[in-house]
Amino acid sequence: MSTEHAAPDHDQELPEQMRVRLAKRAQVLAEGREPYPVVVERSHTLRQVRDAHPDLPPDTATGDVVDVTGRVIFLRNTGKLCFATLREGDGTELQAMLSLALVGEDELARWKATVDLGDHVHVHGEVITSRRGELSVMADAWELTSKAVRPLPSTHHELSEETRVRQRYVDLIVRPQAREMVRARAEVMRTLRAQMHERGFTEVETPMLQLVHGGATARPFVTRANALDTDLYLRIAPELFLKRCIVGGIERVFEINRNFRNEGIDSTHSPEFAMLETYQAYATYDVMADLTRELVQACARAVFGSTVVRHADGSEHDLGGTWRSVTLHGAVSEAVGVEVTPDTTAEDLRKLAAAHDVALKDSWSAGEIVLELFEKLVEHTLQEPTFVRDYPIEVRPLTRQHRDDPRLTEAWDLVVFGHELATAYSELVDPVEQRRRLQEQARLGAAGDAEAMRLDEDFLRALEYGMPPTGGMGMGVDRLLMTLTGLGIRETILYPLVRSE
RNA sequence: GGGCCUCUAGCUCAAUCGGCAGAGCAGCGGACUUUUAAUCCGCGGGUUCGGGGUUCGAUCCCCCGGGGGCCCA
Repeated sequence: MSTEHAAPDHDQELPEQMRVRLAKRAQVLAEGREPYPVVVERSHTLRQVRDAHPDLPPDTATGDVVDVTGRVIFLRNTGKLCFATLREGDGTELQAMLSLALVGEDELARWKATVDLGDHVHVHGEVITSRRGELSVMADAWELTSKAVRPLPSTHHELSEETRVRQRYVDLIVRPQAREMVRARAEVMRTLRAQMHERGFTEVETPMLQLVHGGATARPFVTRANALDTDLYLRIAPELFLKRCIVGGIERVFEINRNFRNEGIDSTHSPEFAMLETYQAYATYDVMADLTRELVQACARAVFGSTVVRHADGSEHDLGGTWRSVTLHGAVSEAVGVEVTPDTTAEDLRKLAAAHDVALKDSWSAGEIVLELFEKLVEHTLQEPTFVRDYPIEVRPLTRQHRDDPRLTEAWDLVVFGHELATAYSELVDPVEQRRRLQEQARLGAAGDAEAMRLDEDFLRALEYGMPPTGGMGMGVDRLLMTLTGLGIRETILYPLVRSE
């Protein structure tokens, strides 16, 4: 690995600071040392050193001699005494000191001539506190453990959003919140899994490459299987495979994995996003609501130690307790100040829409207008977690009819901070009705409706074997992180899709 | 897909009416044995996103293209 970097004429095009650092790397090699050693002594992590000496008074010598490592994030070199702040992976920082008296003139000069901000170093020495009381390792020996040939950005200014996303590794180096997000995300994933397992759900993995895409209304990505000489779709939802599991007798089943939707990209939508999707036999959408609330609250506790979540803007929000539940028609009624029910005619709804400056398409039915009124007038106002229930059948064409009103469906959307976080249904399990609805959607597809889906005959065959009454729920994991942290989706996804530079 | 804004040193940002392209941090040289965004003295660093045009002269004005953001569909 220790070959020369590149042709000299190429180096001439590099920024000055990289040329300087590359020259330092070359100098290390010329001295017969290794800028990227294989093995590094590390007797203690910085955390361990800190934990072992929590409250030393200033100017103390402990007699403890340690080998520590870390990235140099801060340098203060004076004539005969140098200070460097080291940081390790968990964010713990510890000061290293190099004095002329201990390391000698040559080693001190080599330190000054070699080490830049961003380099990884190893320091061997005694744990002490400085006169100002800073816990430190007073070096009697040091070595480079990895030379950074690219300078770190200024730590006094925020990186631009674009750089943070495109070079997440730099974001992670300089911004503690970026590292906290990675850990919060891991904590949420772990908690979701643990909670589901605790409740007796079985985790499965279903195909991401599919011959027929389905389970949601979204445009898919298309790819090519050479061996089969056929196009395949990246899945837009795992739903139809998870339902097959329910048919097969896996009565509580879930999957946490990636879905792909070939649609818009903005602060709340990513083409590749993580979802928890789950089905439970003999459950209804009410059961799924309780499950969803408990999952979200468990994740809040895992990240914040309480159901009170702290957003990036400093605001705090309690997601605890039970959550509000409203019907779609009730929520719209409240917003327009007039009672709206499934009996309200399209004509009357159009007048209400006009009165509230909501534009409608001429073709829309009463149910579609009610949904539009909700999305334009209500959704963004729902800050507290709210289950919005009982959508008209026209806008949930694949969902079973409501037990009390055949014009509605047993479906809810969970809205928090103005955005949809999860959705659930009492699932349609009648194979005859399911076929009729899917055929209807396919007909719309043939009529040019890109969101309508093709018929999945194998899924219908599965239903024909008999699927028990089932509740189903899907929750966006990225959205959940957004709910907990108040950040945009491009912050919650470690490496979101970006256009090539 | 449409409209508006934006792209300048490694990073974050300035640059008047079209007139020598600057600052802070970072870097380089020097001083400094207790610093904490160290301090002090000195110095270097630019394809102003790319291409074209107007002009004596373009970071600035115009056109085309690219990246990013916001709003709308």
